[in-house]
Amino acid sequence: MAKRRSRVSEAVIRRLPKYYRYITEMKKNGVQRVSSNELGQKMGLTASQIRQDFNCFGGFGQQGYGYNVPELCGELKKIIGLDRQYNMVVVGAGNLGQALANYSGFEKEGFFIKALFDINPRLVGMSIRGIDILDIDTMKSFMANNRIDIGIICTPKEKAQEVAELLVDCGIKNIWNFAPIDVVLPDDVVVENVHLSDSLYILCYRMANNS
Amino acid sequence: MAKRRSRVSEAVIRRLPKYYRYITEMKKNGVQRVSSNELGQKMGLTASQIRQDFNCFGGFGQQGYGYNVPELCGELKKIIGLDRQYNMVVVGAGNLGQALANYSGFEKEGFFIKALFDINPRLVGMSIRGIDILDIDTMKSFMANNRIDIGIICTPKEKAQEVAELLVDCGIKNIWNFAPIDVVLPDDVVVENVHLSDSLYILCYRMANNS
DNA sequence: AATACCTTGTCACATTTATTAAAAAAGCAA
DNA sequence: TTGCTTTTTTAATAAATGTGACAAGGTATT
Repeated sequence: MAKRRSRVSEAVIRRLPKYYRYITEMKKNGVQRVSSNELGQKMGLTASQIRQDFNCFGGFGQQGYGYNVPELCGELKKIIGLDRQYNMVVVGAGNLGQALANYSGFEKEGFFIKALFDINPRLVGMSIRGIDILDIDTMKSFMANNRIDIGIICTPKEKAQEVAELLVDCGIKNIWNFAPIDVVLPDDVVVENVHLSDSLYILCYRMANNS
Repeated sequence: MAKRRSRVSEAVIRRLPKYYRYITEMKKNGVQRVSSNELGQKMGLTASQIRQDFNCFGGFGQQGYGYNVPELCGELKKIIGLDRQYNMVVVGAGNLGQALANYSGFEKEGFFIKALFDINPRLVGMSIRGIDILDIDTMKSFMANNRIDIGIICTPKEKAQEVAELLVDCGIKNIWNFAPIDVVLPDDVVVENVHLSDSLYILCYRMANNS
């Protein structure tokens, strides 16, 4: 049970959410136990990869039995960091920013959007599902009075770098970036990108080279 | 110049959109030439990796000179498949589906949303930026009369598999899936996933393990 | 035209990631 | 309890991916 995540590879980290999705689903369906073999079949991975992955975090399986689904689910939750609440702000209250604010699904997972910020006076003052759209100039004072964990960038790409720096300036260390550029920030800031167009391009490539 | 993409690795494919982003930007700024070294510095990759990647597609650089930016841009465009137009439909006209329809940026790249489909009678009949929201029951006849290349799934996860099968049934071979599950489809169907929650979970993991 | 300087393409090597195989521990049934 | 099966662990091997080095062939300058 001792966690020895001395060095967890990138590849494993990218698979963690997928494990969590499948195990959560199984738990919801009342499944009590699962073997690496069975899980591998469902997920399209080899059993050995699954065992090796879980072992990075200290092996919570039992020989001759497999993995206890509720227990595994809890472990994954802790490993990923879903055993707490996160407060977030969205910068850029355009289509995407509004869609994120309108989506209530994240709240069930412990993610709360506390405010949206925009520069457009037509948007400032409005609210979405009770979440206020504030003037971006008020960000610093807002941040001083609210413990915010994550800044979400939903601006056009021209503004993204500037906004990212502003967020960091306000003390934000974790950024979820939807703008189609790679923002450059200090090393201690964690940036996770969602590059929609990149994803669409990859689809195109495969479309053309799908032999 | 001869293309010998006998075997292009996954890793290279995932980097293609990023190359395209950076080279397009440089072209827009009037840059004429770039060396692998210079590009590597900008992109945070080694020069050697860039040369090797481009070589997968037949090496369009010139010794002593580097890469011609406009030419490279054109080549990347062709490689990814952005030298043509794509017609798309969105299934699920909720927050995300509407946001995609409202976003005009994709059109500049040759991606056109031709219709949205939903099951909700309150939404059916409405239109977004001139794009109609149609009843999902009319999909089959719509598809028969319109050449659609890509189906975009923006439904809740419960409906995603069903909708994916419907799309395939209508002849769609390429799916951009925003629902947080892995849809299971025939091998000849290309599926590209955008799992927002996965991305957020990865951010959380790094947040907790950012030493 | 000759020389010095760059920069690609390519290959060998290093690192990372995944798979196979063997060993140990626990369950299960008689 | 005993023996057999299941299944994880751990180690060893293989495959994929990334890096470093260098020769060949251009460019730029004088």
